[in-house]
Formats: sequence, structure tokens, C-alpha cells
Amino acid sequence: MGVPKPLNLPFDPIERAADTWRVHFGPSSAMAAVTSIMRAHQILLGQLDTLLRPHDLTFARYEALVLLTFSRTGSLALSRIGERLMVHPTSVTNTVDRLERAGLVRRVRNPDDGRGILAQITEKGREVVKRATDDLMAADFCLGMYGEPDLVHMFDLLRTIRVAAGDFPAPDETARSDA
Amino acid sequence: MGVPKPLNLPFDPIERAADTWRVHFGPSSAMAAVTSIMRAHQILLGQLDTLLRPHDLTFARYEALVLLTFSRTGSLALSRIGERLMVHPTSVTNTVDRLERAGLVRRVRNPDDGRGILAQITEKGREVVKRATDDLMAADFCLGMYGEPDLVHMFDLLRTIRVAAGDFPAPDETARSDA
DNA sequence: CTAATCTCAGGCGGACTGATATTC
DNA sequence: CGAATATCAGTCCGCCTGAGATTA
Repeated sequence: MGVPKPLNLPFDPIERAADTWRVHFGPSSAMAAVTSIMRAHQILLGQLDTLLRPHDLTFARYEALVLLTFSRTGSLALSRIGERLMVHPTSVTNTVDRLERAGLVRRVRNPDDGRGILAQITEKGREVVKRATDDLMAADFCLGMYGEPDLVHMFDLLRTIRVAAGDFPAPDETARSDA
Repeated sequence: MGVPKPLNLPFDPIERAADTWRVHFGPSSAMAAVTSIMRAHQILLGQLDTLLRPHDLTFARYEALVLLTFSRTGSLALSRIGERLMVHPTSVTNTVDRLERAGLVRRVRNPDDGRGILAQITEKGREVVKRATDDLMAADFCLGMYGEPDLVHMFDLLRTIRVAAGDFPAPDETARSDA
């Protein structure tokens, strides 16, 4: 991953592609928006992983670890982790494998469901996630170039696509429009 | 990839994580925005790749192919492709390998620079990219849930992070504020 | 019985490092 | 000479499919 190399192009490559697109195919704002999301993701993931590398974490592993610190008992069924982080069951197994090998979590049989396994964060896991979080917050999650209103706006804008994908029901609009 | 499974959670997992985050660590809008971008990327990439699979293309390969159709001669140096698509040189080699194996592109020595190789789109490549583009446009690039203003707004918002990453210089603001 | 949970084997796509040949 | 271009070998990561064991 490393730090995404500064391109230092004299122009915006996406804007130029959009202009060309318009000539060839017609309206291009959806294409420009999609490409922007792809690039923003690439930039962010690279920067976040660079911040997390000293802690021997990837962003995916960090997210799982944070999720565990959020639970009352410090443990969660793997199935729940997959649900919350929206990743494939086999990916959860893989992520927990790596965290376990690093000594940050341990697997425990679910006392309430013999089919299930709990991932339980260890003391070392709590220390690591604490240090990593300090680093990420100091770096404003690599979004320090935005003001608060823009961050909220971005979240709101992107919620539309998540709702459309069926992640969760659309927020109740009546709360805004009426009682 | 496949179609990203509908989560059908009764709540917004990112919003809930943000709420918990606020309690544990403080302000969370940057964390929520980052997570939203990650999820939006995951959703979009899955849907785009599903649309492109019948054409034996991934989004990355599709982008390269489109770039070639945009050039006057239908060919571009691999180094230029990497620049424009913002991908690692070895990734370009890999992408062009696959496109070449599929008969959509062929490698040509760069007459102007003995070090360089041109990727030249083939007739078959032009047909495939045409059909794939028809599909993507019919699907509004998987962003049909947005209106035009939102798409433009999203592009504008995300440009900030691309500029900050050094992709290209900030657009000239004087054009807006003055003459 | 079906359904859910998890694991393993294995493949694919993409990103990267490091080394190398070639050419400018 | 140093810088740029492309390739190759190999690694890593994440995502996926398919199969299978276990349990509700």
C-alpha cells in the first residue's frame, strides 16, 4: 500500500475523463462520481494502512478490534462481526485468524450457542487498539482537510447508496417533516 | 464479488458505530465519513463488477479499455495508463496482460521511445467496450438513486481529498470569485 | 429434517517490493 | 553516468466459491 504517490498531474484526470466521456457517450456525472469514490477510497485506504502498519494492523483488522472494544464483554460471535463490518464469513475467519496469531484476540466457544465462536479481545488487544486509535485521531482519520459540515454532508450523501443497497431501512423522514 | 448481499439490519451500522465512538473517544464525524466511503466503494465495486462480468471485464480493466478508446490512435504507453488510472506500474503490466490474453489489446513497441510499450486497442476491444458501456450507462453506473445535483456535489466534495493527496493542483478559484 | 455457524482448501484480482534488462 | 520504462518473481491482502463438520 504505502503512501499513495502524489500524481502531480497538471490537471484533474477524472475531470478530463468526464469531459471526454461526455463527448463520446453523453452525460458523465455518474461516471465522474463513481471514479471519484474509487480514487478517494484508494487514497484513504493507503493512508490509513500506513498509519496502522507500525501497529501491525490493517484497517480491516482495526475495525474488527474496535468493534470488540465496543461490546460490553469484549467479545462477539464471528457471525455478528461479519454482519456489522459487512464482510464475508470466510473473511471474518481470516481476519480473526490474523488477530489471534498476533495475540490481540482469542477464540472462545459461545456458551449460548454451540455452533458459534466468540472472538474475545485480549489485554494486549486493548492496548494496541488504544495506541492505534490515538494515531488515527491525531491524523483526523486522514480527513483533516474537511470541516465538520462537509464531513456530515459526505456521510449524509453516501447514506443514500447504502440504503439503496439494502444495508438498513431509510431513516425516518417524518421526524424531520412533522411530529 | 457478486452482488453485495443486502444486510437488512434494522439500524445503520455506521451510525451506531459513530454513536458508540463518540462515547468512547469523542468526535466521530471523520470516522463516520471514512467508513461510509469504504462501504460505498465496496457496494459500487461489487455492482459494477457484476455488470461487467458477462463481458469478461473487471472495473479496472474496463477503465483501461475506455482510456484507450479516448486516445486519438487507440494506443497509449503503459506508463501513461498508469498515470491516468493512478495505478502501480506492475499493476498496469498485469492489467494489460489480461486484456491482451482476451484479445482486447495488443502490445506495440513505442516508435518514439525504445524503452516504452504501447497498448493498442483491437477491433474486438472496441466492440466489447461499447457493449459494456451500454450496460453501465443503462444502469446509471449504479448511481441511479442520485439526482444530477447530488452527483455533482459528490464529485466536488471528493475533489478536496484528491487535491490534498497531490493528484493535481486545486482548481483555480479566481475564476469563480473574480474575473 | 432444515437452517445456521464456522472452518478449510483453493482460486482470483489487485497492490506492492525488489531485482533486472533495456533505452534515453 | 543517472533516470525512466517495463517486466518478472514473489508476497500479501481481501473476496469469493464450494465442501464439510457441528449444533440448534
